[in-house]
Amino acid sequence: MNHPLPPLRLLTAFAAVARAGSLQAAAAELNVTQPAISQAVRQLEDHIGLPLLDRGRRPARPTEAGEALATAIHEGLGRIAGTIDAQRLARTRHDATVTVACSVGVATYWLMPRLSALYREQPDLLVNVMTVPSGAPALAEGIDLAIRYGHGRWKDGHVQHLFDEEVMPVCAPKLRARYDAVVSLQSAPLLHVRSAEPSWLTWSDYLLATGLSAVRHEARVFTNYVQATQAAVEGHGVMLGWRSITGALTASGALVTAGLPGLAPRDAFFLVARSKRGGHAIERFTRFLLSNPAGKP
Amino acid sequence: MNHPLPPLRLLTAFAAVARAGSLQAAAAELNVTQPAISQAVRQLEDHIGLPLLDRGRRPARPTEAGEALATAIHEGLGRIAGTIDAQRLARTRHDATVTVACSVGVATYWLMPRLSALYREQPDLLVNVMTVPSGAPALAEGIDLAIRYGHGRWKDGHVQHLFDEEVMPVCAPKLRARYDAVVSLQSAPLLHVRSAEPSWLTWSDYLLATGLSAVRHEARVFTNYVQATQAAVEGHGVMLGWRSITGALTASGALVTAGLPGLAPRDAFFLVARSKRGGHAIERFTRFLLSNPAGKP
DNA sequence: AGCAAAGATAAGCACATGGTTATGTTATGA
DNA sequence: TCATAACATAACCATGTGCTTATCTTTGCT
Repeated sequence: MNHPLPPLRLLTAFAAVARAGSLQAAAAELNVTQPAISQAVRQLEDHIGLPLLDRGRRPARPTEAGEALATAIHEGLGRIAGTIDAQRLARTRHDATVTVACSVGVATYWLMPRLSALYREQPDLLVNVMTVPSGAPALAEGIDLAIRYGHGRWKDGHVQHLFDEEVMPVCAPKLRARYDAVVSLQSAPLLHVRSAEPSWLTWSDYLLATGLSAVRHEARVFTNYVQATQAAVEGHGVMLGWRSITGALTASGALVTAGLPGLAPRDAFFLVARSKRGGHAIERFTRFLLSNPAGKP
Repeated sequence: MNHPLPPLRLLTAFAAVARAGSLQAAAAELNVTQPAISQAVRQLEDHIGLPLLDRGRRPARPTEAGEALATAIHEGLGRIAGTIDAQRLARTRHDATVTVACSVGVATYWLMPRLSALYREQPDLLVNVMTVPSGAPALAEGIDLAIRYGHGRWKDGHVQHLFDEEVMPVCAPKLRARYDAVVSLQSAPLLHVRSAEPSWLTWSDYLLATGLSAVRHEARVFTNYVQATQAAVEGHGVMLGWRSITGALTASGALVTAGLPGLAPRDAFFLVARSKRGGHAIERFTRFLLSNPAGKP
């Protein structure tokens, strides 16, 4: 650009003349009087040093240079306006999206059922669920919220209590029917889940805490809670059921309590946000989860 | 465009920040203080409702939306500025071009030799020569000037006298050498030029006006003065030479006067322009022709 | 020639703009 | 932690802008 560009008002006024076909029509279109347009076009011509209108004709029509400039204005300003609109749209899209990280088990048995209800209530929200092996996912780049199981004393964000956990033995109804209400840990197979989480309750922890005893035979070990749950549902054995995960299954009858005592761990589930006040969608999603933490989805 | 575009100043200020890499550098580039740029970018963000700079980094860098907008500004405003520059250049080119209409004879023998001199003097001028059969070409579309032969009382433009005409018999030197200084019209072949122009002098006109007599034999008739002139140069006969056309040839010796009286017609050559004041190139070309109408080129 | 539509020009006025200076705030690197 | 560079904010002021109304000029048609 060798010379300063003329003011935008002059450019758009001239483009309106070219498009509308006369100065009067352009003035009407822009809601000003005819002299305003006449002077604007004159100022533009003086600014760039080229005749843009052939005023010997009535209505006045653009010169060849005027035609070329009107086209360039339309395309050039359209490019800018189009980009602004596109970025506004992208931001609107982005504002309605929440990315939440949690474990596979929480995602499968706790969060997904609740998402169904959320989408019925607020269909414009969009929740990306990022599952991680850990029960305490980090607030990594691109993660808006994390659902964590643990002590709750994290410093990397705003922590809100979601719900306490309860652990108790569960199994398939047909397996319990073979024991007359209380399943015997002496004879029934136990389903183990191996986890790297230090807060994870194992069968050993449970037996120690309750004083019960069991015989280690036919033990099945899973590295994934979903698979262990599936084996329990199919009647392969008794597993330690966490209410957050198996709650829905016991509510539907796919699993039943084994008639044995439960444990309430000190650890609980928390919702961790990057800061106390996030985007609009994040606040709406947080509000939904906190108003409906446990129980039926 | 759904919303009014932001002022150009805000757009160019932001584009300068994106390009220069910091607000300080952009301010220096635009010769203003840093707060002016800071406020301009803020106003732009408020105007379009999008964050354009990530101010958490130092120096501040454009957001994704900011990058897209900076690119669009560069391309969109570049499109407009490029068109303005191109049209300015085209006009400059157009301003340096003159289209002049004249007869083939005038073009060949009078104008072209003068154009050589003009281009040596003013090499930036460009003269388009449009030849027509008529000695009084019209000021048609795209014609800036017309060189006409006639009475000069035309109403369709600004008429300026170029030079008077003189008509006298001319022939090749070797033909005149056969007659001892005065060529006899009784025996020498006459070269006729047929023209639709009423002001055109024929051999009949000449004989009547001078009282001389001739014998009509070996008459050669041409519809083109250039061909007749060529025949004369080759010694085929005597022709009525118009100074405007044959002047250069007699000066160079290719043709000589036949030793007979000349005639000065009332008609003359005029330069006709569309209006008294034309473009810059037209005025320069007109000035050149009027300062050097006759004689050697 | 007369008339109406279209455009040009001049002058006036409310208000907006586009900086500036002074100062406060924040990120970054040692 | 401290110093510095980079950016933000507030207030002020000169001037420019963007219209408007009134009136004149020019084109095009009957």
